Parts: sequence; structure tokens; C-alpha cells
Amino acid sequence: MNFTVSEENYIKSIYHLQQDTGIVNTNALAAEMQTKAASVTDMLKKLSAKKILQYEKYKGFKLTDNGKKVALTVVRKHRLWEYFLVEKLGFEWDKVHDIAEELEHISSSELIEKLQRFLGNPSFDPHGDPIPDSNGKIPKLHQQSVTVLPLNKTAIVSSVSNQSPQMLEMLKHYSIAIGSSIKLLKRFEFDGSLEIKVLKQPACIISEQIAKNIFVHYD
Amino acid sequence: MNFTVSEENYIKSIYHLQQDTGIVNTNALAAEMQTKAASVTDMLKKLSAKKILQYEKYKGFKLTDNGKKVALTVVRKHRLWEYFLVEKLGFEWDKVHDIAEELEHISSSELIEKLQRFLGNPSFDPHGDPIPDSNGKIPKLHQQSVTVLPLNKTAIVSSVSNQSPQMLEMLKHYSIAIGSSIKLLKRFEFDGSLEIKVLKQPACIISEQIAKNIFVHYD
DNA sequence: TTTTATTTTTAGATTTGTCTAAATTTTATT
DNA sequence: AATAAAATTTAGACAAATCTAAAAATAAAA
Repeated sequence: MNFTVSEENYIKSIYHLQQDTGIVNTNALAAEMQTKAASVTDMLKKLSAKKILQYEKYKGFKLTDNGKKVALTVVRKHRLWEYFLVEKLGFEWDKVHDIAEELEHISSSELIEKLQRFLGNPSFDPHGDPIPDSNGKIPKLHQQSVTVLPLNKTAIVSSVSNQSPQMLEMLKHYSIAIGSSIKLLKRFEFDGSLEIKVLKQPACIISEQIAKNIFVHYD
Repeated sequence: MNFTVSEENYIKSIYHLQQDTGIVNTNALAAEMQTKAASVTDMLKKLSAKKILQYEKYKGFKLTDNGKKVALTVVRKHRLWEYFLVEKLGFEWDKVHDIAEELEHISSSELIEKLQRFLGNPSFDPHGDPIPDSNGKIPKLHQQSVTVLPLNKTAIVSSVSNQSPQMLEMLKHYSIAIGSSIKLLKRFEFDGSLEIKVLKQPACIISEQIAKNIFVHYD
């Protein structure tokens, strides 16, 4: 089946929201899509008619198995294009989201398979997010938030769960990027803030709120 | 100024048509766009209001200087993406048109500049068509149709002016592609058909109608 | 130069995705 | 449990891009 750009964007947003919350409600989706609740309701009817959604009026909704499959192909395209933009074209990792937002709707599946091969079958995009394979399988990495890291253990930043411009600006300021070497020096129990050391940077203190969104892995 | 996908497609088609005919008329554009004359008229009004077109009711129309600039950026994107698809992703040159037709509408101009650099600033796309530079300048190649080639002179196929699937199928059958070495053996005055020899292929005869669309160059 | 044929435009309808404002349903609070 | 608040849906409208059918303008032919 074929989907419009708008439909694909709704499907993708629902997918991301239900990762957190299980079931999704109208206002949350409206906020995510930067639109009005009434518009969401209109689209829900359409997607539900196309068997993309399990939807009961006033009761919330979630993707069907088929809907999840569609969502994963869009996510796959988005992340492969992000990888391309950073690794091949030399974009900075915090500048590629909007462009990938457009590229993810190019329809050809042959294109995306060839792109994947050209890129060397990467498993993670430049933000550290896993790239689903062509069957929708998502690679897993045993990663954890910096907040639970043992003291003085060197770890590698593998993903950032909040990718708002504000967050990305913050990370840039601290010179924290995917792949950065990072070490937890001290935990302040008072407010949960953390003293950390990024490779080649002076030690610094970050709030718990930031730290919770930074995920790392080590061997 | 910003343009919708539909507007960009109209602008591009008008550009191509006026290359041949100078001024364009409604029915010709409707045929090119595979739509109805009434729809064309509607769009003409819109483009004319946006100062893209010189348009007088019932009198035909052509692009303004500004319209040409827009057309050239779309053409530039289309041809750079075609080059990418063939040279980097390994598509066959006769399979890339439809995908490039989508990719040409990705808006970021930074993307297209970086793509151009990544591809090594190519001057011609895989069909041999010139790629406009970022100022809209089009590289020129002194090329000529096979029909006017001197006998037994080896030349290189540089472009094909008719790119219909039928034509591309034909060319494939004769193993003629951009870059092929080709020699004119004999001209049959009766119907204008030509006996040609493609490198590593047996000699064969092609009609004047086909030959007129094949352009070559030599030193 | 009338008449006929062709081309082009207008008028009005349709679909998609959006909106505002009002109505309805659910949830929370007294 | 009654009422207030919040969430959700409906009703009706709008812009974009398209269409059909009819009208108007231009070009061609008798």
C-alpha cells in the first residue's frame, strides 16, 4: 500500500510516542506533530480505515503490526540518510535532521537497499540510534544512561534520547558527541548532578536532567 | 521564494519545452505533464502571479529570467542525483529517472552543494546531459548527431535527446550507452538509415529516426 | 468572409490536509 | 454524585491541485 508524506509522518510520530507510552492519545500526537487535535482526529480515521491503527474513539490508539512495519521503513530511511549526510557529505550530526525528514519520504525501496549497501550496512546512525534492517529488525546495543555508570569507568557515548536543538546545543557546548570518550568522576547526591570528564576536555558538571538523556556503552 | 513540488514540475517542463519552441502553449504543456488543459491554465495563473511566467491569455507563455533560474536549480538537482544514483549506488542509467524525479524536490541548497562536491563536480549526467552549476551556467560540449558524422570516424556517445523508455530499450538492444565508442560505416540515402559499428558489437543498421537522437563528440 | 474546428479559459465540483468553533465524552474535583 | 475541567470529536470552512463540461477566443477551411 502507498502512503502520503503526511500519513508517513503521522505513522512515524505515533511509532515514536508508543515506544514510551504504549498507547498514544490525541493531544500528545498533536503536540508532537505541531498541529491541532482536530487535524489529528481526521487523520486517525483515515489511518484506521487503512488498517494502520487500532483506534477507538476517545480511548486512544496504537499501531497495528502492519502500521509498525510501515513506521520502521520510514525510520530506516531517515537514519540511513542521516548516516549518508554525515559520513559521505560531511554534514555535522546536529544539522541533518531536517534534510533527512524530507529524504525519508522518497519512495523507491530499491534505492534504500542500494544506499544501505553503499554505506556499508551501518547499524547505528550519527545520533547513535539503531537503523532497522530491511525486515524491520532493530539492532540492540547494551547501553545505559551516564547516571548509572560506575565511577571512573571510561565509556563511549552511543546515543542521545532527547534531540531537541536546545539539547544538541548543550552537548556541543560540553563537546559531547556520539563516539566521545566519557568518564563519571563524582555523583552529587544533593541534586543528582554529575561531574564528568570528556576526553581532551576539562572536567565539568552536568545536571541530572541532561545526564539522563546521554547513553553510553563499554565492554 | 518557495515552490511546491507541483509548481517546480510545471516550471521544469516549461523550461524544457521552451528550449525547443521558444514560446509554449497550453496543450503542449498539458501533454508533457500528463494532465488536462484546464489544470494547466489554473497553474499558469499562479505562476504568473509569482512572476515566474510571462503569460497573456490565449497567447502562450514563457519563463521570466527568474523562472529560468528556478528551472535551472531543479534541473541541476535532478542531474546531480542521477549521477549519484549511477556512479555511487550502481543503478543502471536507464533506471534512475523516476527516482531523480522525486529527489529533485528536496529543498536544501546546502545539500546540493555538498552533493556536488562529493561527486567531484561532474559536468554531465549519466545520460550525457549537462549539469548546470550553482549559478545556472550550463557547460557546453561541441557535439553532433550521428547522422552528420563523417564515415569511419570513431566518436563517443555523449547524449541522447529522446529519453522515453522505448528509446532507452532500443539503445540497450543495440548496446549503445553514454560513453560508447561508435563509428558510422555507411549512409543509405534511400531512407536515411545508417550502418554503424559499436565497439565490441557486430555492425548493425539503425533508422534515421533513432540516429537523430544520438549525439556524439570526437577530438 | 462566414462557418467550422481547435485551442484555451471559466465555472463549478472533488480530494487532501488543514483549521476554528462548538458539541460531546471522559476524567478530576469538590 | 454533581459539577467543573480537560480531552476528544464533529461540523463546517478553506487552500491547493486537480477534474469535467461548457463557454469564449483564435485559427483554419470552405
